[in-house]
Amino acid sequence: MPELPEVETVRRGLAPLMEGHVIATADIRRPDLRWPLPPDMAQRLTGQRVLGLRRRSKYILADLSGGETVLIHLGMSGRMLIAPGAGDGQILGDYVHAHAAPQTHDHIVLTMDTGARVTFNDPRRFGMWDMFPTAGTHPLLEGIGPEPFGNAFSDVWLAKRLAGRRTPIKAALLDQANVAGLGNIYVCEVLFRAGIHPARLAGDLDGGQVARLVPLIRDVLAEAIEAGGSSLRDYRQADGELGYFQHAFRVYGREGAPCATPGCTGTISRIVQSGRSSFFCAACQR
DNA sequence: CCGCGGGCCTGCGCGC
DNA sequence: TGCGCGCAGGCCCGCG
Repeated sequence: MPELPEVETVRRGLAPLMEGHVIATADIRRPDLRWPLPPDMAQRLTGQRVLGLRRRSKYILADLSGGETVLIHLGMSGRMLIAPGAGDGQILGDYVHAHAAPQTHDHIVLTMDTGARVTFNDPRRFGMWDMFPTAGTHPLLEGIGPEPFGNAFSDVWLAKRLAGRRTPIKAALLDQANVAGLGNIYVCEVLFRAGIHPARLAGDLDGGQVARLVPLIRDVLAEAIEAGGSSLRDYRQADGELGYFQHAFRVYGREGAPCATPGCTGTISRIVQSGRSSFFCAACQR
């Protein structure tokens, strides 16, 4: 799924259709995704005004007028398909679909009072939807580390989190407790820019390397958000166009390609760490 | 406590 | 053409 930039892109795409509008109907088309859905979710959604859409890590949070918040995770293959309603005019976001009968893997369909329709489609069903009191918290959100663009994410924080860790830096940056929102693609891209081999042990990085990671993480994520989120085959914009940032990947999915570093004659390698592919240049990542 | 591997699902592209 | 295999952007959980 989607990593932080893609989730943020979806949030921005949903906001004009949902914020300030009432959920007229909620069609829950199966009892579970990765986890069971609240059995009374349809009733709890129906008639609620969406006060705002937030993002925390890779979760979208929809605050409802009745005091509950909807927690949404897109998993690996989740998509939000959008059909605009009356008065929505030109929709800013992507993923605009015409109204149509539910398709295979359309699991949740929200119809707004404007007639706009938001359909959650997730073939692999690793996605999650749940509800919790807005004033409270949710177990899935506890333990998530600082947002990468927030002040709490700093070289001091990261150094403290990585100190003494005998796990590869690749795994440490994928750990949402250390920094929220990075996934396999963007960790590969960050480590490439940092010149750090993905198998290096997190606790072995020196202070300068850790400090440089912080702005590089922000750069990579900001560039991807700017590009509208990358979209791979599970994450296609509705008109079939692919996102831009994927064309800016320097290592991810580029095994065998020449390294993009000026003057470097290396080629991109792929290794498997904890069952996940890591792409890197062995010549300039140490 | 920490690190690793399995499991959850479906779909797609590849090699035979 | 058909089939089996490996692979896919995430995350929780149990094991050692």
